[in-house]
Amino acid sequence: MSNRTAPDAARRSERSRRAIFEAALSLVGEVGYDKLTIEGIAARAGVGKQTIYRWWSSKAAVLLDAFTADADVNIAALPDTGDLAADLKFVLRATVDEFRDAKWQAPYRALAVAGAGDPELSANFVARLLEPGMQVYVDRLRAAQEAGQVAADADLRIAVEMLLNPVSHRWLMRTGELSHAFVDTLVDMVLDGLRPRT
Amino acid sequence: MSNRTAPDAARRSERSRRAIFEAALSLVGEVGYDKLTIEGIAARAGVGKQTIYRWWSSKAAVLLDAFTADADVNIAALPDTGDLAADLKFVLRATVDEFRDAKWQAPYRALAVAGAGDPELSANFVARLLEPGMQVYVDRLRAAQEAGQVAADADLRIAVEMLLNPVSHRWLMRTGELSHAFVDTLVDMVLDGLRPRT
Amino acid sequence: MSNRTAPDAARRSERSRRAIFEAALSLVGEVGYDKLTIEGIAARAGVGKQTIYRWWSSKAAVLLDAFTADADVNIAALPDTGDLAADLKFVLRATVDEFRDAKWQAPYRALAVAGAGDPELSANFVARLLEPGMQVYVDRLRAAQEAGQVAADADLRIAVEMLLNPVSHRWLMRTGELSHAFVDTLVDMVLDGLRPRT
Amino acid sequence: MSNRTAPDAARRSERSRRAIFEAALSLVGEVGYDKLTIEGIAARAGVGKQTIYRWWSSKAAVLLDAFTADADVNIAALPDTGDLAADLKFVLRATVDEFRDAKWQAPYRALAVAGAGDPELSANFVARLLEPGMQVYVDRLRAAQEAGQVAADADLRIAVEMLLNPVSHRWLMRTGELSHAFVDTLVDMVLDGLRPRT
DNA sequence: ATCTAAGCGAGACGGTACGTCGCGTCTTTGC
DNA sequence: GCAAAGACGCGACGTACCGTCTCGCTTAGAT
Repeated sequence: MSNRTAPDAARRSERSRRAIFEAALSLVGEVGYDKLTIEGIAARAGVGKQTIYRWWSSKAAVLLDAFTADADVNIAALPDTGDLAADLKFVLRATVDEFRDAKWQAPYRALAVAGAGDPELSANFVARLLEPGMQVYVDRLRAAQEAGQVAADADLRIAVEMLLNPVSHRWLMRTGELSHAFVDTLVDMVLDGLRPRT
Repeated sequence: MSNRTAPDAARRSERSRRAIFEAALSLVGEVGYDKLTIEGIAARAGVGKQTIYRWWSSKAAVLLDAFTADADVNIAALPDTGDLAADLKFVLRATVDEFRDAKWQAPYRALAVAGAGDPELSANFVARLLEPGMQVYVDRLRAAQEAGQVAADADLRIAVEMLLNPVSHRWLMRTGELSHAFVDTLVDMVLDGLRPRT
Repeated sequence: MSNRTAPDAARRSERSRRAIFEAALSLVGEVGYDKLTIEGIAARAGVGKQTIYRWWSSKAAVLLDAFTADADVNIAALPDTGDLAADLKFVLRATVDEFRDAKWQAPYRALAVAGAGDPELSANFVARLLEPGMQVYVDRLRAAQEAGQVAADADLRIAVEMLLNPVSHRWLMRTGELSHAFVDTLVDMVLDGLRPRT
Repeated sequence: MSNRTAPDAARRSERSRRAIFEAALSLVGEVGYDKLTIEGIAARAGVGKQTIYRWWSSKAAVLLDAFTADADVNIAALPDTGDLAADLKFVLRATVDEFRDAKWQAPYRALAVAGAGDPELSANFVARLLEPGMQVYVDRLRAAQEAGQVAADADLRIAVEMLLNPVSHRWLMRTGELSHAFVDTLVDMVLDGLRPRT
């Protein structure tokens, strides 16, 4: 498709790749996404600009790789103590805390913003971060469903969206307070709707 | 506070203001938000750049005014036929159709993206567009609550977020299909959770 | 001809124009023509690159203007003491001294080199510097011709080239020593050929 | 002196050397000296960049070798029919024709330009091309001098410069028309000055 | 006949400069 | 006296080449 011959990944400098990730993450935290520049990343990483352009198509793509290089590991299954509400509240409270941590927030928000504006990027963002993050909730709900704690005919995907999207939306658009009390209430209301019909 | 004397709004050129709105809206549809520039707006509007800088602080602010100049009118109360589920589905289906209309989508998405990245802008965006949009849902739910169709102790604000955020999130981040069927199911699930306890 | 609208010369910054000339001349003396860059000139002049690109098409064009802004004045008529040989030797010795002055040499050589490689530039270089420089010699020879000191049918243009080109060629291509003795001999030999036929 | 071990000329690839010469000459004719690049030569020659850097220090050095590899052979003694003026005119007319041949002109002009700007290169350029070219003229004049056709005390080196430099200068700097008539007149004027004193 | 060290094609790398675009400020000119 | 026009200092863009540096690979000459 491209008229430019693809670079040879075998000869790629791992040292440079890592330096670029570190530079991108630290810079986005310091100056924000809008003022993040390829030149700035290259300068801090001690790397030529071309080395960035050779491997990524935009600063957003760099950031996504930088973020997932650290985060691939972070998506773990939800706890299952048998108490669904408690488990969900526990994890969502942790998520809220994360959303309030400046260091984590900057690159994640940057990716969300960039993804919202760029379909190609958002496809990657969704597939590599959002989908896996939702899937662990679906899995936990399915376990509860199989245990008879959740209505057998409930659409679990939509249930997860009812649970997570109010949280991420409040954070992203700043439409409301992000507190533990909020997620507690939210969990209760969503589970109310999922209760098995008697 | 500013060392620059405020411009005299009384002498403002209404003609230029309108031309700037039209230019901004048409350009954002043609080239997208990232490639929208103040210079481009000024050129298309046949206006000096300074005339834009005099009255707005950023391209996002222009767009927000341009958008709300048309849209102030659009936020109307929800229908109330007595059938809450039907009313919600009716309005949400219309919203989905709007989200899929390219002309409407471009500036709205641009504002959402810009707002996500810029706290000052998002305060305006939320206050002028998102909050009023949510309020009409809260009002409709309150009517239903007073009619005994909704649990008396339900947090209606959160209920509305459970209803709207999955829709806007799917649209903004492209995490899933936006269909009438989706909103129908969503309405049913949310109302399940709101049913008065027997 | 151009698809870019011409800049408005009336609004041009005289301050920037002068600063660019000074920066270009000092830099070419310090680093040489090959390492002279538009960026370097802009930086030293305290000027945006675009301000250079707006008014000149190449670093050579800048240098030509910079050089002639100073030099327009420098082309004066040759002395006429009545002794043609002495007058020519006097002026050519001064020229040799100039050729050996590093400060003068750098930009002039740069222009000669650039002109040799670029027809458009050389047309300007020849018209604004070389031609006027030759013309004063032609004028002095014509005065001598009218005084009967030079053959009436001699082609004075070619005579001047016989006089000047060996000097400039030795300088430009470094094909030989540039000394007062050399120009003295050269003047004598050329005048030998121009002596009126008895 | 160099900290880099000299390459082993015995193992040098003759095939690559030739390919580089052909690539350099054809490219300089197509794009000109300024846009001639080492990368371009390497690409067209099907050769690694390092193979060029190993054997030459600059694109000008490549070009000089490429040019002299073809031209070493070209410098032959001038004809001697006994008629000095006719012999000089014959050879100079041929030179003028050569100067007007685009294929020959491009690399030669490139070398002249590069040499004018770079003392090290010009030393080679002069020694390998210009000096031998002048020497054949000096030799022909000396023969005429010994035959009594030229003044016994004339400085033949300078005489040759009076003859050749106006031609090469008109060509290099484009200061005038290069015609057969011009060189004819030039030869006559120079020989006028060399006539033996009675 | 084998080994080994060089030249070689290839191209990634850290850099510098290119020429362009848009920013936000400032100045000039005309209505 | 505001507005159009646009020049200005500035900073970043994405590209082209620079000259250096590995990578296998082939290809002698020395063993």
